Amino acid sequence: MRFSTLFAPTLKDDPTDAEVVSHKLLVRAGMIRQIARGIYDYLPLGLRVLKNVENIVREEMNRAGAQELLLPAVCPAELWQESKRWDVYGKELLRLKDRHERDFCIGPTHEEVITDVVRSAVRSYRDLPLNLYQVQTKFRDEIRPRFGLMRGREFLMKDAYSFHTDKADCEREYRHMFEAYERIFRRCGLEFRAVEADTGAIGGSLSHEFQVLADSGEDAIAACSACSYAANVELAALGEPTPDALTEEVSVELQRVATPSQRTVEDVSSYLDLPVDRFIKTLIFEKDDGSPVAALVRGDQTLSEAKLRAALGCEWVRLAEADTVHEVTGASVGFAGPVGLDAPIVADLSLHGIRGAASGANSDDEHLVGVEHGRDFGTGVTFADLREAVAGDRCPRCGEGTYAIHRGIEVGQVFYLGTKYSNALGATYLDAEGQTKPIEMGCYGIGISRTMAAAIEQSHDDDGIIWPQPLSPYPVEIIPVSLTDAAVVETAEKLDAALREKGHEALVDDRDERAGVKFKDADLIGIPLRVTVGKKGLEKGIVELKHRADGTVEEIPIGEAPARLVEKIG
RNA sequence: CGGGGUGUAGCUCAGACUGGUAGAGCACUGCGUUCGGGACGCAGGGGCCGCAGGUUCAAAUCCUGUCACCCCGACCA
Repeated sequence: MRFSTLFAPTLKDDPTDAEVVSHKLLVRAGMIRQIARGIYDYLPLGLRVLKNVENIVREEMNRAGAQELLLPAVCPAELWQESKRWDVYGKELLRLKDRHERDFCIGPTHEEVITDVVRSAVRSYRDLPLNLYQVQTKFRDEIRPRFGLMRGREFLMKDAYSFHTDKADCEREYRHMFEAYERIFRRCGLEFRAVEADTGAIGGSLSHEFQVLADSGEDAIAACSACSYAANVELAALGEPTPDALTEEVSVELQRVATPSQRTVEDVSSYLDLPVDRFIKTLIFEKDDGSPVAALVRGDQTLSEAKLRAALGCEWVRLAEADTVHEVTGASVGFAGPVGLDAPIVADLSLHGIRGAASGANSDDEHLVGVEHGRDFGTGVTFADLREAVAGDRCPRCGEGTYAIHRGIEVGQVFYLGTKYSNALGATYLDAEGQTKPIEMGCYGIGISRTMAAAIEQSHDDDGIIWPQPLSPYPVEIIPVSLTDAAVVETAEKLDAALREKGHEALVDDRDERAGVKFKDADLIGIPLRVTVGKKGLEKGIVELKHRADGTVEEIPIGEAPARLVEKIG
């Protein structure tokens, strides 16, 4: 490809509407343009990267025995009404009407549509198992799209769905897909962790997320230093707390103290001059059945809603509104506490046996100090693992390592769905005994466009993108330093032709620009291998090979260049 | 949806408080010089100042409304 004809409008300045580095660099490198919030144009260079990710995913899915199909982006409402998600999904689902006023939506995910195809075609256990996937543009009308391609509204996704006669076979396929995903992200040249995950709104009971490690990631992952266990901090298991100063604290008298307008743990902590870990944080939640529940964690801990849901065994919980809080506690938000509270209480394990603690007094502008579990509260309290994991927590799986916290970008997720959708939509098969049974399902997603952005978040420097070789829009960039030197131009062209003959298309910067401009654009665009052809080198019979990642330069005899490059491209 | 911010040339931004009819740098076009890390000179082209109302002799500037985009929050593969 000749740069002189390439449509790659590079920019010197960061666009004002971009915040994260992948968004800035993709726009500056002329790979994408924003056309509306969360919606982007893919320009030629960007599309090549996207296709590289897509092709790796496709090859590995096919290798794993899945079959590609393509479902419609615009889906009839009926299927969504059947699964109840027409009502449950909310505003994130983009709805539209056709000319006959019939309801449709733009598919944000395709469980309903694929289940419809399968229920209409699969009759017998002999037709199973099946694994069907597609690569398709999805639309989710996010409340707040941000971070460029990392959380767009329109995005490219690979979604696969598998269908089985029983749970055991579905779990087999789940593991099979898990391994395929490991191959995919390894082939993309990404540093990632597969972590245990919450199953969220899609439902099901077993799930792993594939997280690309990057400091800018939205998710926090706890990974054990000794074993292979890793999980989202919201879910990372925590064992019984070791006895510490808080439970060995001597018993003191319960006292009511005035704390005017001191609502947050930090406020009260500094007002009373007590460390935050001596506080019992009391959060009032509303459950899916509408009833209130109080959740307790220590002042220095963060409550995990996912763990709370699991402890309560309910579909969802949400923080109660101010008037509900007032009804339950008799006080404004900020003064709740477990003592004398007339509501079910779930407390984190670390609060078991706590003494000399502080909490809200269920009365405006008042807190309690000297609070003691067992003496002052405890009846009707259940204890559970409720808090998010933090660095240094002991891993209960192996009992040896401790957690380190990494930031991650979720690029893929695998779910065991069970019969949630097959039951809702009546997808059944006849078993060998002629009995009608619901089909067991799994689903497996990869954010293709998000993976492209995650690669940049993980791999860039002040000068621009550093693509992993497998994702790079071109494997090599060739820069003839001067266009007026016939030998330089000819050498560059011959090298380009030699590479083409070996099946690799290089990007040749044949623009009539000064060398500095070409070097700057090359760094920005981030092709991992750069060959500089210049007069000085030719006099020595060499071209220079510069590695984008570490800046190292090798001098290569002209004749050896094609072979050496092919070797490095791999 | 709540809070905050920004809309002026392709890009990054001045100008607004104090109303008088549009600017800079980069990019672009032409000529010349230059040519291995974003060159220089000269000469050019390009904007209904987001949109719609209003005030005024006069509005980018003041007022009202509206739309778009960005950030924080709630929410979320």
